Amino acid sequence: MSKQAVAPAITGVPVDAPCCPPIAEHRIPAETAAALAPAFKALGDPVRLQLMSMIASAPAGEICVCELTPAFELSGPTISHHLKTLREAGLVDADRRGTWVYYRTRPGILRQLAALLSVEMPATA
Amino acid sequence: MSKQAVAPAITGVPVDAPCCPPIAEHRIPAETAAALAPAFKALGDPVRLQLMSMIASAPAGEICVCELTPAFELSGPTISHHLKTLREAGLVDADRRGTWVYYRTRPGILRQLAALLSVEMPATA
DNA sequence: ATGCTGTCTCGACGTTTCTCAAATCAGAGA
DNA sequence: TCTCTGATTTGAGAAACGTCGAGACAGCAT
Repeated sequence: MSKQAVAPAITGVPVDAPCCPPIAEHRIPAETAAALAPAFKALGDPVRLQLMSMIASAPAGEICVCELTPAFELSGPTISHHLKTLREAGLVDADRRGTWVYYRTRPGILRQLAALLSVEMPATA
Repeated sequence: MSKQAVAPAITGVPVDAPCCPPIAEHRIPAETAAALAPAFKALGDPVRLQLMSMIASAPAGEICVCELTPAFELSGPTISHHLKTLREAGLVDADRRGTWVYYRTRPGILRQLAALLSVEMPATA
């Protein structure tokens, strides 16, 4: 694995661009919603949210699957499936080194999601 | 509607607190993941993401269902169902005035979600 | 009261998701 | 080569989701 070119450009915006249209500024177009929704969906499971957190907070910037799996009361294949979901959503990237596979986050898309949510009421509320 | 006391305290943190633990700082505990995941899941559908954006960007800070429904090629009941999902996730609040029902966002939980995602790599990457 | 319009609830249908066990693939080492 | 371990893929079953039509409810107007 670690081969797939997931989410090449998730919005019209290049995936590693600093920012993107905030949710409370303009109404986001249908294509943007369609592009970003899968990322939110991927975060919409408690296990994956924890996996994401463990990956993002790993001291070395990456973490071995062999360290992720025993942290949950779930089978290996199930964890692998959740990791695949995160990969396909463009949230993480993986590569194998010898026997082990290491995961790391893709900061670009996380920035986009955060930016989308980070706006409070314009001036009204 | 507009009666339910949705998501009384979504984390341990009070729902309108300014912030919450960021995803890349410490590994988030299982309860936090379980509490926040439904909100991400609610945003994980293109229709709901657009609805959210329309509500958040409404000039008056709120918007009528009668304005939301015709913006999609979906039946009224379907839009209503999505709005209920957003309500139950604690993302929006609704109240009826006369014949019409108005929706507005709950900025507190949006802030929590944004804060959770807003951290980049600590220093490593 | 009767009717009309806007919104929500209910029941149903097909699709997707989550989970596991079994099988498979990838690499290291004897 | 053969085997062992770590990780992924495949296949299957139960549960949840997105969508709709039909019906019910709330409030305004006649």
